[in-house]
Amino acid sequence: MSFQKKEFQQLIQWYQAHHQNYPWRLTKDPYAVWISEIMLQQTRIETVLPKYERFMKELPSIHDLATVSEDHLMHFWEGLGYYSRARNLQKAALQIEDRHHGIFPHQLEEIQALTGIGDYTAGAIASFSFGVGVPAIDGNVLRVYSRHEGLYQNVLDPSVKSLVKQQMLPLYTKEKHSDNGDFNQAIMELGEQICLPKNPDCQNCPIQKGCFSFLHHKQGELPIRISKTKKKKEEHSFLIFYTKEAILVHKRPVNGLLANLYEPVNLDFFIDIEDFLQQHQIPVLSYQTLSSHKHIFSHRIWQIQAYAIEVKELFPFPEYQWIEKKKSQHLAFSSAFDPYRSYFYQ
DNA sequence: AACACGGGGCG
DNA sequence: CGCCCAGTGTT
Repeated sequence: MSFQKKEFQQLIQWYQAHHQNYPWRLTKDPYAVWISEIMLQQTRIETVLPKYERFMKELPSIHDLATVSEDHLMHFWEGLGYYSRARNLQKAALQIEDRHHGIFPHQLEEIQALTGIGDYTAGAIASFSFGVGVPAIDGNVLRVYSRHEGLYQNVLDPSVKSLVKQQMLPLYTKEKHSDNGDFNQAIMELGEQICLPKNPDCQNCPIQKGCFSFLHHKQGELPIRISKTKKKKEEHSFLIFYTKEAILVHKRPVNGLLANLYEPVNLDFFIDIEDFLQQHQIPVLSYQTLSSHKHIFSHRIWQIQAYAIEVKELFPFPEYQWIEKKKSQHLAFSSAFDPYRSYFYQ
């Protein structure tokens, strides 16, 4: 399956007949396109609409943006979130005045060199405003493209996004042409109106005939999005209490993380060791703060601060038991405790 | 490569 | 209420 020039034209025709007339689509003015594209990053159209109208009324030109006070700028951005976007806008407006005599640059490389404009936004402005033949790949495009092509690769992987960009490039006309911009608008609009994340409206899709997912009923399988399981960080304190002969351990519950494994005192927060020893009236002989470690699970990270505490006698500690050091060598511990095993039976 | 940035929608 | 969304800059 591959995207053809025919589909390029079909999508443009569909777009011209069906697209929404958002205010930023009534002009090719790069300033207007720029402001709208920055606002639309991670922000819904309905949220952007009123904010865009006010922003353009208050700051209708690059020079107005370059010279507005920080307070006013932030006020005009209120409610949009990601406030560094507004600060980057002003920074870029000043760059346009410095580098380009206040005229929005026409070249892709110059556009992307402006602060706050990355790969997607540069492609959007260059194609919408100047007809440059370059993709503008956002989440919509990746969904439409991967479904149409049957691309069974993780679209969240930057290298896959780069691959899609390379594969799309030949579709565009080399010369500047409004079709290039219209196609980019069209593929995104298709993602918003037809090729929805759930229940795509394939019956009304202008490019269903060449679509892998439509033909093979695989709309539910694509796009593939394997998010880097963002591991939750947890603070843990290991307290290795020991005498010459014994250490204090307990057996973890039969269910859950590291079920049935043994461990020294393991608290799910960081402690102040001095306070802890005093408050629990531990019969301390001496103690040592050990080097901290990270233990990485599939779904979480323990940030571990460990202490080795030699005590005078076998004091009671709820849920924990004293065992002979030589016996501890035959118990199963998680590898989270490996860096500290030597203290178990030294 | 991992993380921060913010508001809103969704289950 | 916690989870998810998804470009860009920073480290």
